[in-house]
Amino acid sequence: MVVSVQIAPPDFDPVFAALADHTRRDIVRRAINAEEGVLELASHYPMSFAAVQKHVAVLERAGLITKQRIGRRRVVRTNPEALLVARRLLDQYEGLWRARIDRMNQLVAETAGAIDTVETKESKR
Amino acid sequence: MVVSVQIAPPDFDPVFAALADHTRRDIVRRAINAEEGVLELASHYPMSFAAVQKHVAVLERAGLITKQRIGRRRVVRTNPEALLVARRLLDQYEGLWRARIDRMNQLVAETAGAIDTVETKESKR
DNA sequence: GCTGAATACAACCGTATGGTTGTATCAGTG
DNA sequence: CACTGATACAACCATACGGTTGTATTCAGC
Repeated sequence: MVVSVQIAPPDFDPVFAALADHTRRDIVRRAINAEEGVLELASHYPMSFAAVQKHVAVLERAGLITKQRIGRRRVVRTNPEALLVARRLLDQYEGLWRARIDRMNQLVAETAGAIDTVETKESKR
Repeated sequence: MVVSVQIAPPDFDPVFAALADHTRRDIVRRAINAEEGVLELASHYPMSFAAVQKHVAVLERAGLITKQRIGRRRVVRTNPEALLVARRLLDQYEGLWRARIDRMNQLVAETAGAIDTVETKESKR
């Protein structure tokens, strides 16, 4: 019996908020390729270790990265799924945009045959 | 004489920050299709007109929407270019991700033929 | 089982953010 | 010109955010 698998509706707020910081975006970028611990990551940025640690925490809460113990360090990896979540929203907007264009073209095509229908479309307030 | 058109390097911070709010994302979505003034927009949300106005200002500063005078109202339209800016960054990350996968596959392929090269690749600290 | 490297966490500070209310500007319309 | 619909802007408040320093925790390795 398939119970219509409820995918948790992603809350975009923390994802976009996490991406709205240069340092955090750079951490994401780094963590795509490298496998660095938090201390190693911190060495790249002109701020305290604790500050970087906080950034990592923000990214982790947003689901953009995960940490895994390896030896004594916790290696940071980016989670491509979370990136897709954000991208899908933008794609959706793009879809709406295209739909609008299509509708406008459609409208133009119709109007070309019956110009006086314009009055009914444009609500002048 | 083409002067190597310098596209201003987009600062992603305000774009993602603007998208990190449910109300603002909804404004963007609405403004893709509809052509509403700020007052009309505000009517959709459970907050004061001024609050919505601020949200619109944030979106405008981020370049995600534009306002155009039509009659007495200022009609809000989303700027698909800005959405693309954000999307391109995510695409770039996805590219890095794929590149990493490819490199790993490459590595596996090489290793299959010469197992003892593993030592040189894995830096054990 | 100690020691120390790597990480986590708490407290604090200045500034930014999201909301409010109130007042000012500005352009159509009677 | 006066009126009013639509917007802008300023002041204020509570809370969140990005940074700091300092202290606690937790394993890896000897």
